[in-house]
Amino acid sequence: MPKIVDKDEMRNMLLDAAVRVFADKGYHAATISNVAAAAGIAKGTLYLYFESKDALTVAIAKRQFDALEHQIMLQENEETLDGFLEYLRRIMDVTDAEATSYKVFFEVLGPAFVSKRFEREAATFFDKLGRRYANQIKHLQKRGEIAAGYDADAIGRVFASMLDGVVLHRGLFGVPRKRHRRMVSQAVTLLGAGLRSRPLVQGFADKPDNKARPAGAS
Amino acid sequence: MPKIVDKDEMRNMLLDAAVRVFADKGYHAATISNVAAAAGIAKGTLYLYFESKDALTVAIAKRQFDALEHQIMLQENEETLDGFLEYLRRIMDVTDAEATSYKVFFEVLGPAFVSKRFEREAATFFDKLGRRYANQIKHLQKRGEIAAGYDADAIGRVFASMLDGVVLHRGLFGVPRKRHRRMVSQAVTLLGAGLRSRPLVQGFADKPDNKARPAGAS
DNA sequence: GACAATTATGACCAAGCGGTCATTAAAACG
DNA sequence: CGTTTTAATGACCGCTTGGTCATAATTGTC
Repeated sequence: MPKIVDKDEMRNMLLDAAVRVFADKGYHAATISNVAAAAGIAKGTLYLYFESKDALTVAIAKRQFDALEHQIMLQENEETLDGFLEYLRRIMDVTDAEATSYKVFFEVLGPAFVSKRFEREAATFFDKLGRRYANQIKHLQKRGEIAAGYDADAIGRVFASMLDGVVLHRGLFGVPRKRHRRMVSQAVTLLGAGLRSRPLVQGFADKPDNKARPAGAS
Repeated sequence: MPKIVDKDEMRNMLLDAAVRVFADKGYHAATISNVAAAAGIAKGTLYLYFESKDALTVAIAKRQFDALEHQIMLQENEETLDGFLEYLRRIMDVTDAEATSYKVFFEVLGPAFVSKRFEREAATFFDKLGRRYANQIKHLQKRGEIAAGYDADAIGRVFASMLDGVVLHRGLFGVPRKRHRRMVSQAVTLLGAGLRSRPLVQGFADKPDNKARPAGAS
């Protein structure tokens, strides 16, 4: 008898609209009314799907994280260094649209970092990401494609941070795509050359029987 | 005859107060009145020194970036790759206190990125930083310490982004110093190995007159 | 102390916000 | 159809905020 609406679909549509508005006006300046208007509905309707602006924000962050996790984490290990490098290139070579979305994410997440819960979530994500890279690197070390001397766990985390830096800067500072591509190309070359070579020992003894403990969370 | 105030000093004092308040309550939640109260003056007085909240924010950013600029930019080029690597290590190996300060900076000013003026300020800083690295790299290329095939300008920017990523993550996610040090050590090794080696051509034509010496690598 | 120029004040305001709710519209069913 | 349940609406409210300004306080100089 009743009118029926696909709530999940609606919520997603609203999140899309919200991201658009946030990107356009900035999180601060964007109002609930703006979001509703962008979605083509009335303000009151929006409140049927999200109880507050904060809930809307959290939902955006959560969706973004989940998407990233899906996109990045659930991927097979590459079998060659070149394959891995190509993968890195894809990760770093974000489109303009993606860059915008990262910027919004940053802006939205900034204040959210005040909450320990958010900090944890983000930290966990990057921790997982770092471990995933570590895993990939170990795999290639076994295959002899990457110098065995590297501490894969540490390098994995380093990759996670570094790639994030590159992607974030592209989004935050609106680096033109063309210039960015050159940067990515050079970065990939640099990292590839570094991984291939036998690293010089640097004060830290790289024990061959590296037990690869992720060192756990606090 | 008149009452006289050192305006610069006053402005600095107000910026200090603002940073404290922003860090405490978050940028969004912090009001001009809060800042004034924290500084022990009336709201109206604050407006004698900063025309708006936005101006206050930009001033904070500018002061911070200027300080960083002084610290980082006005440094002589290193004459050897090892010297440069040691420099990179110092940059990345931030203390706990510095890490906290970075975190606050992120938390507080993330949302401030809506302000185009702020964005410009930040972008300009990292642009300068990228150029500084590019300069350093060119220098070492001339001396044959870094493979000539690299596009120094692009690599310089890449370094700026990557190092920022590493430092930011340390601050944001509270990476323990010990683990961070291992990461830095590995990162330096990786980057060093990458810079030293002759990069493999990647679709970009490298000029054949590659003067790079292996410089110690096998 | 009297003056003049500068600096400080905080009550005040308009604007705009997030959020509510009584009312209306829509649509699935018999 | 008419009925019934859900969905949609937007005027409205209370409250906070950034920002103003007429007034008061301060202080160097004579």
